[in-house]
Amino acid sequence: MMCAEFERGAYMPNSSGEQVSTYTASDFDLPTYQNLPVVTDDVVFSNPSFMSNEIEQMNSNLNGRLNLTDDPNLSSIILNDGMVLSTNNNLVTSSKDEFVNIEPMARDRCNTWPMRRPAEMNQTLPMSQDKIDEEISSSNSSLQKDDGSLDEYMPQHRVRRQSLYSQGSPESEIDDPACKKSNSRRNAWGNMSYADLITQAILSSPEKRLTLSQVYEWMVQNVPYFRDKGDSNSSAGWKALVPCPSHGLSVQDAPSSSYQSMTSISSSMCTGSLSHGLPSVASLDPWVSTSESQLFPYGYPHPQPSTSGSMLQIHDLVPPLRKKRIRRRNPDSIPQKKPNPWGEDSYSDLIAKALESAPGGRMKLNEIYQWFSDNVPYFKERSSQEHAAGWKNSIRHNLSLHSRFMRIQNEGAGKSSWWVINPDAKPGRNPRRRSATMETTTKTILDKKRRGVRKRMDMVNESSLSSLNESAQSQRDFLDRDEGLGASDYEPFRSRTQSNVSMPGQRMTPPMEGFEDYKFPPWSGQQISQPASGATINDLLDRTDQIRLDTEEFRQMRASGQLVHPVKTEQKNEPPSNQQPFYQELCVVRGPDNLQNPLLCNQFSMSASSAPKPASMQCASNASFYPYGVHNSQNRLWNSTNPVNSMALNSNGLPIDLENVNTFESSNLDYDMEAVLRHELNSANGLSFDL
DNA sequence: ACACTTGTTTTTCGTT
DNA sequence: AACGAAAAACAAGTGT
Repeated sequence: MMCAEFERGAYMPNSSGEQVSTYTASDFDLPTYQNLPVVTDDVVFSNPSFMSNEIEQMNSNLNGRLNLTDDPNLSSIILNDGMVLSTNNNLVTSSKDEFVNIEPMARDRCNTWPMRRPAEMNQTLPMSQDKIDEEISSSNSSLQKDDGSLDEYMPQHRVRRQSLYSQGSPESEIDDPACKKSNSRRNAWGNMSYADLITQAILSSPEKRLTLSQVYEWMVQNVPYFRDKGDSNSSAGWKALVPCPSHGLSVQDAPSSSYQSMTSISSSMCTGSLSHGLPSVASLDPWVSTSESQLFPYGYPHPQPSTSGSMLQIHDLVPPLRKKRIRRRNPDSIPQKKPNPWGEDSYSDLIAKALESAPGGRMKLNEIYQWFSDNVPYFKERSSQEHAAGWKNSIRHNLSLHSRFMRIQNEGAGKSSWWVINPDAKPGRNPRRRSATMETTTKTILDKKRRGVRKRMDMVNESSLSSLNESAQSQRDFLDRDEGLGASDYEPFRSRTQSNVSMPGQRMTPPMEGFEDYKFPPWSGQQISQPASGATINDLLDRTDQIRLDTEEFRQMRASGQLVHPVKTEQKNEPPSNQQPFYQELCVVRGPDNLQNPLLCNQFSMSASSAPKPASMQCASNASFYPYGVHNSQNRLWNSTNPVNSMALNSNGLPIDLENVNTFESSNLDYDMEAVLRHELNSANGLSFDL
């Protein structure tokens, strides 16, 4: 019988047929392996390689008596209940039929939940009490017929199972009720439904009632599958499923647990301490009516003998009022929430703190990693290569995602970039560089911008541009046509190739020659009037969130047929050559006499450098003005010796980044506006014509 | 060639 | 809707 403390086990005979050894459960270092079979059973779904690690660790706890590495023929461990722990194929199975064909399931891309709910779940949930009983009965019978035969559970069954999920003819098997019933489990933790588990949780409490948080904790403590999913994120999925009637947990679905019980739980605010008042495993009431092996065939805690418990009856539970959940917050109380396992700070908050603490306010990626490990215990405990991959990935993700952070190219060969806090970032939240999902957000953004642009266009045309009505109408026509275009026509998100940091085949931004020792001022808390750091032109250029069309300029431009200053300019005078540029000064290199999109700048410099340069256009960039990399000889960008290249202007004075690159000759307002629109749709933030 | 690091982007799910 | 976490795909560069 499988239970928390499996009494005895035996090593599987090796290939020579000799019995290697025997052991007792006391050899295991409890409680880590108290529920080993179940734990590893879970692992089968999520990470097959973990099985070997578990066993290796277990072996370590056995003082090396289980020498897996030196005995490749040692294929399995048999527990006395028939559970088989296979070490050579990472398969964990048991004598029970339902274990036979468990197979690691392929996960869809970005599927963060470890296993897709089996298709049959939709049919089995809601599950009636009859079905629960049937399941329990079936489970029990399968247990009883355990004969300990190993061959039955070894790889040949896996092959058979594979056909179920692979290219074979799954329909025949899937449609076979017998096949389903005998060969699969409903859930990763077993055949018990959420309703069943909740029922047992409630029954386990002395008062036959639990708060939702107590149910959560019970699940974590008593169902090994959830044991490592108790943190806020890992538990999000199953916690959402637990109390929700819409997931098939309803009165008629699971009378023993009952919708009432669950809504009762749901109505209880999760404000209490998780551990407060929760019955411990040791104090759990027994499962009346069924044995623990029936309810927890995979190693659930062994309940103590019943003394006073009785099966919870549906009528024992008082149906709660279904009212809207109200979050009450005591303004005087200090928030105790800990949204993440490491504390209240988000990744971006921690990154910001790291950067703020760094000398010069800059850090390389690996330094940020190190800061996390050094300063946050949670990450320190997970600083091994194996365990750090996830949060390091998240750090990189956050650095790239948030406009709060800014990357400055480190020009040393092979050196990673400097990361600094974007001085443009406002206190508090800042917009993401990109939206969450293309599908869900793109259309909304496009629609908003189009509406706004159209409105502004109408205003322009009605107020002062009567001579350009025809062109404006063209713009409206363009916009109307645009309605039918897909997102790809505008690419409001930075494509990889348009990124300012990762251009294919060229990760180099302008070098910082001569400025390696420049002292980066701390960014935190500074206003944008602070002196610029070593931000490179490309970094600065990409801040397209300041675009604003000056009304008078814009009108003049339009009146003259040239959209000379479509970008916000603050008409700064060129600073003294020996003065550190101010950040805003660097920002305005995107103005009419500079580029906004470094990629396009690059394009221009390489493919359109022959474009005539208006004599009136003065290059604001020179080595003294942009000491942090404006003189990129490699890319020939911002080369002070070649002002033509530094002029991101088409023949009509239109900034190239606002122009479709192949329309240099055009001075048509239609093109101008189209370019503006396109640019805006490519920019991260909203369009502001300020008309 | 391969492993690893760095960086970008997308997706999913849960929370606010 | 925006945000955050987690996971993942992918690309490019570097080191061995």
